Amino acid sequence: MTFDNQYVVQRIDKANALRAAGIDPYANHSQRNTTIQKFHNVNSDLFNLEDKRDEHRHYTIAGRIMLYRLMGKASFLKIEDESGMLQIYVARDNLPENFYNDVFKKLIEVGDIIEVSGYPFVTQQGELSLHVDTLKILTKAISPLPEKFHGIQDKELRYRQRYLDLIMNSQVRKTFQIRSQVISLTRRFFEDKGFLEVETPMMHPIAGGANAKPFVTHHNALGIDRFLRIAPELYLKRLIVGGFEAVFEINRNFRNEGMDATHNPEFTSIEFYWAFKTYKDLIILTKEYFEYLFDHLNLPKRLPHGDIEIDFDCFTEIELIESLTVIGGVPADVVNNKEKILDYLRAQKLEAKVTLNLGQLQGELFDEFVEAKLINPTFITHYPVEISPLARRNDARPELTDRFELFIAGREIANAFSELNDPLDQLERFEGQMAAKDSGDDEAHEMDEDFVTALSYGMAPTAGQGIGIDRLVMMLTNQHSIRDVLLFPAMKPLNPNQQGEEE
RNA sequence: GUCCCGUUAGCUCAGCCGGUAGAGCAUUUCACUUUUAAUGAAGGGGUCGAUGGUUCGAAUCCAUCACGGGACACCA
Repeated sequence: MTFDNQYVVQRIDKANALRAAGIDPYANHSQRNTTIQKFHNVNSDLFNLEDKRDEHRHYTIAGRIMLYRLMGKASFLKIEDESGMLQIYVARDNLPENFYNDVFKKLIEVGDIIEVSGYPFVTQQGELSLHVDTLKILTKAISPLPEKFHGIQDKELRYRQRYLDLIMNSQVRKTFQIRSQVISLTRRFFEDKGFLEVETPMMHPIAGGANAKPFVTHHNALGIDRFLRIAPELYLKRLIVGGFEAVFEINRNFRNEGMDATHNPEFTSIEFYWAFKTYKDLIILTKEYFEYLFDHLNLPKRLPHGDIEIDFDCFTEIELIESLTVIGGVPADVVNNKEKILDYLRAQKLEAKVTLNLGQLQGELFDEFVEAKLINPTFITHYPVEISPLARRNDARPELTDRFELFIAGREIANAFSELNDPLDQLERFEGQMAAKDSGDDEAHEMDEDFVTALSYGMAPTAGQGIGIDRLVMMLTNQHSIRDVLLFPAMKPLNPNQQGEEE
């Protein structure tokens, strides 16, 4: 790469001029002794003083110059550190001889990271500021920042150069702070419940635990392909077989599918498995989990999400088949009859594959008529067995499973069920998936014989759940694209020559 | 994968009935010691996403491609 842009060249010249003046433009340490937020907190009493200043207090603060107002022999600058923004007042006569004119005015500019020392005072306009007596450059920025007022708007630039987005937009930093808190709180919530955090393989010989296309990678020494995991489910259940009674894993899954506002090739989920429990216990646990999150995040229970509002005090529960009529408005005599569902879908001018079985068609009806209407948190329970290859059958109604999914703002947030632990039933369902795969469904589950073997040693009755962390953070931060809750969302390469074109 | 929209200076954006590129901020020079997107004056800065076509002439019209955004499809 080259740094030949006119502004960059100018700034490199300034860095060299600093060196020529005996100043290292990349200092190797800082004497900072407080943060900007602490400065504001500690000195807020100055507003009540007679002369609104205290020359006996002295602070050293570091930050990036975000704004520069030069007025001859004095200047006001805004510098920003992680904790906040501070105005500093720099006047010629408070600095060493010639420093203001020769170094400060000529060689230091917006984007540079500086360290300043001085005493606190309140300006005539009523802003708590730092009266600077010492100024030192810590880091010279040789690329100019985006425009001070509009910042950086171009979404492509924001995602590709997230650091610029973070520098220019404190709200973006806030979103990712919340994301970090969510993950931290999630971990603490499950640990407090006695769950053990585990790490299972990311590279799988068989990509199992979900219906999805995997990424393929290659192990050179063994000469074999591996799949980046699409779900940790089958490994976590092996651990339940092994005797751990409550385990969770927070980590990435990888799915080789399309990208859009709710799908990134790698995404973060928590999956947890709890022995001697059922999906009903998980509904209770999930409600507790949300209570816990809202308490500790200090968020109101009613959150805006675009044009709508989500009420997190209003969790409801309804069976899938019932939701088709009650919420979806599908006639009651249609929902349990394959032919009538096909007719109904056709009547709505929707494509209906004749090859689908009843359970799959009910899933279609749900996706079409119910899902988008589930704004407040809703547990949809008792999924048909045909679309739940890993869930335990309901004792009374074996065509259904002891399963739920949680929907918020029309989106799936969590998927949970009482786990299937009958090894022979599991084997049959894998075989069913194999048949589906043979007949063209390339996202049907792979047979995992080792997993069936594990089950054959006996897995305690267990309930398991997965929660999509990215989508959860979207709900909590009022973001509508998964890219806005991922620090570095997947992007196509800018220069197609960088990535080999096989064709 | 389909459709729609976008891509112009470092950034934010105008310009688009075809006549060879503009503003604000930033930058450079000058003035200015309490400003709040500071202000005033002067200057520099562009392969108008890429390639091809139409035309005397293309940022502007057409085609293809790339990247991004949105919708749909697919997908839990």
